Amino acid sequence: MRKPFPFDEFESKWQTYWDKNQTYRTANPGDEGFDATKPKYYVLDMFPYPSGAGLHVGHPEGYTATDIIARYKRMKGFNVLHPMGWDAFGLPAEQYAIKTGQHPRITTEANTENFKKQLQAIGFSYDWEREVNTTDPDYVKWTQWIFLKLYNSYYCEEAQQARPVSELEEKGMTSKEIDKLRLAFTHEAPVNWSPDLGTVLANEEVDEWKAKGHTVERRPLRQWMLRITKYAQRLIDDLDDLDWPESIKLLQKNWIGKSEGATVKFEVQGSVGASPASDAEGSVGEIEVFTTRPDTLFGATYMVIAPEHPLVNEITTPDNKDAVEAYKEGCVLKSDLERGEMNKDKTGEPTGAFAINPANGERIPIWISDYVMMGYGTGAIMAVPAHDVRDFEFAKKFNIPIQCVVGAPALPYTEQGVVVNSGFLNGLSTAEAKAKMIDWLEESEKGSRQINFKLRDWLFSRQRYWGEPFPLLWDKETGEHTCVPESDLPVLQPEMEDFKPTGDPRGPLVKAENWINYSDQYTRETNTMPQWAGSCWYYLRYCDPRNTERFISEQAEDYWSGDDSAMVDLYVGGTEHAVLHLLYARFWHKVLFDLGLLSTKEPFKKLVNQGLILGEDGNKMSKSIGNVVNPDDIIKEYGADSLRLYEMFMGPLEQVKPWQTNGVDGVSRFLAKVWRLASEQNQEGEWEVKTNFQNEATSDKDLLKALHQTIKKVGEDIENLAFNTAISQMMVCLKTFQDYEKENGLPLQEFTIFLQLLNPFAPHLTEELNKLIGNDTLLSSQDWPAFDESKMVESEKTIIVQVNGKLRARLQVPAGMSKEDLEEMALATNEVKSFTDDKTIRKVIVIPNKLVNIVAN
RNA sequence: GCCGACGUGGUGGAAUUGGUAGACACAGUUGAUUCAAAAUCAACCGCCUUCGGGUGUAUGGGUUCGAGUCCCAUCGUCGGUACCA
Repeated sequence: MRKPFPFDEFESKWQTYWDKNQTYRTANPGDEGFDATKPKYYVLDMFPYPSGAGLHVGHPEGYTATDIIARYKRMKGFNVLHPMGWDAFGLPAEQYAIKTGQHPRITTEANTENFKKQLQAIGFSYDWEREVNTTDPDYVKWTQWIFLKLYNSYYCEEAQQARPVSELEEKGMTSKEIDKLRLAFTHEAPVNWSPDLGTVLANEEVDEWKAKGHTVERRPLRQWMLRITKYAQRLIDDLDDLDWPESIKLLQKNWIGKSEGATVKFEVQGSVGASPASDAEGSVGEIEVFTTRPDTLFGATYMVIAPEHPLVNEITTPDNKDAVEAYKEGCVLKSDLERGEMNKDKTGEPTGAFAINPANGERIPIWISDYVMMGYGTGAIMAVPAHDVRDFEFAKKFNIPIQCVVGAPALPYTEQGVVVNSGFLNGLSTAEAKAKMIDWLEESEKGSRQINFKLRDWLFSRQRYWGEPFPLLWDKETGEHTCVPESDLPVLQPEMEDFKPTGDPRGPLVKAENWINYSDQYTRETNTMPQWAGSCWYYLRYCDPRNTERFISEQAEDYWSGDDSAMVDLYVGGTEHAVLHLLYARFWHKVLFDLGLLSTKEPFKKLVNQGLILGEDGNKMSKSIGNVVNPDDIIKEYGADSLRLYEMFMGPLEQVKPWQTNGVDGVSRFLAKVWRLASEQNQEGEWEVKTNFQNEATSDKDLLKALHQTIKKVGEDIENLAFNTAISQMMVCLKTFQDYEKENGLPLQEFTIFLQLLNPFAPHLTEELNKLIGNDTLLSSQDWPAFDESKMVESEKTIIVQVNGKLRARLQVPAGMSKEDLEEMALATNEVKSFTDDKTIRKVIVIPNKLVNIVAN
């Protein structure tokens, strides 16, 4: 098939040229060619996991956007950091290894190479010298080094920041005490264990793997955790300064889930152990609950504790014991998902024990039910059925009294209101009553103000082969853990041939006996880190990727941080990372900031989420539906520039939109027209440079107006990431060039400017044309053109004439005509006369240079 | 359920602070060129119409000289979340 323009000849040529000449090399402070007077700009893509499937057309969407920004910012005089790398640890390579025996490193290398080749074929201006790969030993070394920073730090409550645990040693704390405070700590708790994956999963990952058909069950295991909860408040507060979509900020806030309220202590009445509750007198202990509605305490008519609550056995009376035990067992079998689905029908059992409502002294029953979770708050609640939907359902089902304490039209009523039936709170508003009740609780030592977060500590260990091993050791004698010396880093996985899960919750590394046995005294930790570890700090490594002494040099850190409170100026990627990756990376960044290793408190200043690209059928692209579009095919047929242009022309970057391959025809035609302005085919079908060039600057007002409007619009649109409208403006401008060229030949100076504007979008074609028309400097090394407002001034304006808001006529008038003249002219038109002659003119609104609206009736 | 985003031609989408709705494209129709086709070029292209105009941005109200844009209600689509007390 004949190409509309010979992209197949020049695209790979330019890619080779850029590569050989390191055209897009970014200089660090101290490097040759570093210019300290240039401001820095750091524009980052979310690096991909190099899967075996290769790229689909969704990948280049964000990448093209950032590439345009990077190229534009270079032209605007910035020293631009625009890197790419590979998030290459991950389960698919390991599972492939289990199936085929091929080492994950081999699979990963092949996939990475393929991804890189595909990306390079699109002509992105990455500085490939800065490429990082999370599986490289040099990279693993620093991931582990940062982990050790977490391990060797604790959260100082007074300073509200991380500090080295050495401070605690100096204070004389024992190692056991210190271990309880470390930011990386072990914890034995029910976790999500997947027998067929042979690993533990984070809560957030469970659904994803279940959807892929794997089983996940609850099982108590000792795991490594990271103390992200200490940062909950800062992770919320520091969102304020970030230039992120409000919806993403909200997503993170909801995930962290801050609730303000109070804890309340309820005295438990009855017996501990054997004797029935009715026999006992007085208090036998207390149960603490968390509530966001202390104002409704007078309405608490029963209590519920989670089935896993440690006090369940103690307080249950003999009469109820069998039923409670049976209920508890049922809960263990139910997965979280099933528990969630049951929420239409509440279940539970009375324990037979009673508690005393501290507000009114009433004796209320204590129930167990799985609608109360052990993992949140205290694992126990005061139930106020009148003002909580769940408590209401439960009380209805089990015929528990419902006491209304907020003036309400109907129950359950969960809104704010005026307090009733509540003793000293009566007549107060909800907010006032909350405050007064908390004061009362604190004075009478029956509770206190309390803030709770939904966020849990981060389950950080995995039982996998293909991940960073923890650089930790266990003392065979004492059973205590310690870290390997820094000189041991990186701690790499042992070479293994059998990757199958063993069923041993310590993971596949237990099979490498020599490796585990570190010394006579120590044995190695066999857990590995989750895939998030590498992606938590890769943006830091790009700043100084080959440093063997430090994870990032102070000088590079200082330079690429700039003067801002966040390091990366623009971060573009998919919404699927709105919560996890972005929260984890922020957490690590803050720890490193606290320890004085970074000068910014946040990693990503501006965040943009590109919208998903759907298949042509409007469904999400997937192999099973068979609607995946491969960019290689598009490049082959239309060229890389057309692919880039179409990716951006489809619509707003942040919007979800379907791919339409024949839409590529439109942008391809546009590029072909640009090409044919300077080039034509001879009899043999070969392309030849035209000869009708106009060397001197043109004075054609229409052409100059179109050009300068385009300079302005394209620049503004790139700044706003509105690439689709920038392209349409260039399409409009091209038409002016075409008309002018027919009459006068191609105006080289103005055409060069046009190529300059198009260059960030279509770098191959524009560089080739620039060379063809005789320019010998690269467009990519030129300054972004400036526009001249005076060239854009319109001498004539089209004035809209409306009668009662409806368009009736247009007037061509000189710009700047006075209101009075416009009104007079408008009233004089035949159209206005015919629509007003049977009416009275009430009012005339005149907006100079725009419109006249005549109000008549 | 709750939270959030969004509803504009056959399709993707344009439309500064409220001021010509449908830019720019795709698809379609007609014509030119061609032996023919592709490619290219030109014209048309929301709906209705008695060709004056009427109507139209999910639906129904409202504010305004004027609403796709602002306000209220309803419906729908998508995303997040799921007993978080």
